[in-house]
Amino acid sequence: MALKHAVLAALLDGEYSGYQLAKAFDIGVANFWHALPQQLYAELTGLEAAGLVAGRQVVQETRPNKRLFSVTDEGLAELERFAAATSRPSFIRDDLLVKVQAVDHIDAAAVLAQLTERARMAAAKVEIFEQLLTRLRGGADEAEFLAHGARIGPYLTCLRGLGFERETRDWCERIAGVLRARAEAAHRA
Amino acid sequence: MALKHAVLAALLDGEYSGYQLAKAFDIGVANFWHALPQQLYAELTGLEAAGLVAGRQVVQETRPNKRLFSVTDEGLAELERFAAATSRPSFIRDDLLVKVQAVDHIDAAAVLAQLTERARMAAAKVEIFEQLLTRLRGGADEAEFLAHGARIGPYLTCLRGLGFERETRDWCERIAGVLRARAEAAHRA
DNA sequence: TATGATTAGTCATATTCTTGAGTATGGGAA
DNA sequence: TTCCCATACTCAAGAATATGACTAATCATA
Repeated sequence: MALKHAVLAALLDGEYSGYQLAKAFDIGVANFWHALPQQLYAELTGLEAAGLVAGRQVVQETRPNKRLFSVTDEGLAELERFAAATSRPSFIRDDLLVKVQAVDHIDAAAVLAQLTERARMAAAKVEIFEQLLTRLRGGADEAEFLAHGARIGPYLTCLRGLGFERETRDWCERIAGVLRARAEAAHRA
Repeated sequence: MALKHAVLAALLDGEYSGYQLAKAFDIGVANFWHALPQQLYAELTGLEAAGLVAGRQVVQETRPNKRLFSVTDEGLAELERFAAATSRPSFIRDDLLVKVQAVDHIDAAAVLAQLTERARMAAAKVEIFEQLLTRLRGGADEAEFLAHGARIGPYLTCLRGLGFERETRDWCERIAGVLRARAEAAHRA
């Protein structure tokens, strides 16, 4: 019951096609959730059948036709119910952590390489999020925007994404440093 | 192919029963992965069938008998292969973010309550991780431990957990503050 | 002396997420 | 002009994860 509400929340900012949603939910931004196109199309079909979103056909000349979806009143009510219900905390679930956990028993060089690469990816995401935040607040001061902005939800989730990626980057860099120092020490000995 | 390697990594520190693993993987610590008991028992059965872990029966008098598992050489080789393969980055996937994303369109008070509660939970986890870190480095200085400790993997993943929970706590508190200020401003108006 | 918690598991089902393959059209670059 | 990329979407199958209901014994506590 999770992707369902993520889709509803994403559609609050306007009409989107499955394809457009897919791009937002796929690698790149993925502000507050992540999903593959196939899931999204399936989810949209289900949501429409349940009356939580409404789709309308848009005929295009140069491109294939598309269907744009928007949240219905029932969809909004469903989101309201969802928001009122308690949800249990999320956990970290990352292959890289498993590798680091095992690092004393396996080839540390392989783990080190992946930490370096992941730090790079996280740093790239940090930049993307920072640009997105600037765009979302439309030149305004952050405190001012958060106090009086009309639509702050996406900004707030973006802040979480930024914090997460910064943490990931810093941790990867720090652990990589530790592993490098140990490798050098072992080499000298 | 994810939980499999998490279980192998967890068993590197000694023999554990499914029950003991379940406690470590369930709420509480969940250093680097999270899973329910049923999953773990199933996974252990599969790993044993594949020869990646070995189980031995321990007969107990006051408690039900248990089976303790340890990683075999083949299991270690499998972990090695896993560590060498690249794995794509992890995403945040959290119901609370979905609620925050929708906060401008739904009852902000409900979201605020959940942010407060989540901040409390994250703060509790921060304390647990801090205590665990102190225990893991056995009184030694952190830099000293990371440079020369024999088993640093669990410490490093614990650091990630700590950073994640701190970020979660800080973000929840900050966003809660923003929502409270907006609610007050709306009330005055 | 019931009651519930803890230890130690199993079984079945349901949902969710991922993987892989396809359909069809138009636009731009080599 | 061939090939790849972007738009726009569908179908099928599998792996991973979550939910809920069980068994069975001991231990602590009210």
